[in-house]
Amino acid sequence: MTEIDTTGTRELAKALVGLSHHVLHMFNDIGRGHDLTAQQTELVCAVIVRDRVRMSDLGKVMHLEKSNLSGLVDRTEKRGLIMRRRDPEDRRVTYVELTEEGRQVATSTHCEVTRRLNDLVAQLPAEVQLSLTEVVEKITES
Amino acid sequence: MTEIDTTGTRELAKALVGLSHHVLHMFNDIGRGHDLTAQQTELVCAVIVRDRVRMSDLGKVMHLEKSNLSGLVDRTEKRGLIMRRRDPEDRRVTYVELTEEGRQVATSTHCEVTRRLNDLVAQLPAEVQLSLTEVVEKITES
DNA sequence: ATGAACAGTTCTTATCATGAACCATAGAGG
DNA sequence: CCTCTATGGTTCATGATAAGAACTGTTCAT
Repeated sequence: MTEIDTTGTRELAKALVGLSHHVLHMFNDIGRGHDLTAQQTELVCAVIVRDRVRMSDLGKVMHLEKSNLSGLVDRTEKRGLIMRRRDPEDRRVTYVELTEEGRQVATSTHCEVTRRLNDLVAQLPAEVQLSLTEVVEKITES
Repeated sequence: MTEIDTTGTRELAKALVGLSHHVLHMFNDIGRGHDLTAQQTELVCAVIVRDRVRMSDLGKVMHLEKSNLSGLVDRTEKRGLIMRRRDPEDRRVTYVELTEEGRQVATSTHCEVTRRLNDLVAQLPAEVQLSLTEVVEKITES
């Protein structure tokens, strides 16, 4: 690995870490308007784009331990935004669904999230925009 | 905004959020080997690529409130990895520096971080790789 | 039936997040 | 030389998050 390579790698690392903070911090900003924490905000967004989700899948999406997720769902349920529903087919699994209020909040926040991400990538050249999703998915799926 | 646009935006949002989790979770994985939390790991990495840093700059880089950063620096200092040093020119500011042990840990973890990020982007076509840093920086700097 | 695997919960401990109040220092202007 | 204001950090209190271990129920294959 040459000097130039190292430097480039270091800059890429800085950039990617900065971007990641930027993206996840959005949930903070956006949630604040609804008096939600970042995690609660991401939770309702994750649910609304999937309609209803298993706890275990939520854990994977949000990178949370199951014990941790239990607490988050507790707090968000107490806030009246979501509810748990047992799967009658397999009574071990529980689905998370939005309440009516939860749906409203989630619609608003998720809309804001996608709007901001859109604004972010809007600065990029058109052909890069088109391939960006694919590129990012490819990066992540490993 | 058309239907197709909306769908594309939604997928992009999922992808970017997934990538961000992936990137920041790295600090978790890598830190675990050294019995460090994700934040402590990112802290020492942030210091080693900048040699010494003001508290206030660290807060910006890591998206932390100053009170929060104070605690993190406390804990990491207690672990023996960093130390604070007052700026004699302006006695309000304090710089964070690595101890000898901190430098070793930071070198190892930072190397691992860049290696993993490199592996991530290695899957991408060459011309995308070349422009990626620039693209990501442009996305973030707004 | 029995036992292994799975999905969630609960508990404990340390860490992190946030805002408000606070302290010390620096840099004006009068 | 004094205020006044701004700045950089710390401290404190409270709630939220992280991680692991032990536990409850449920399913499924012997």
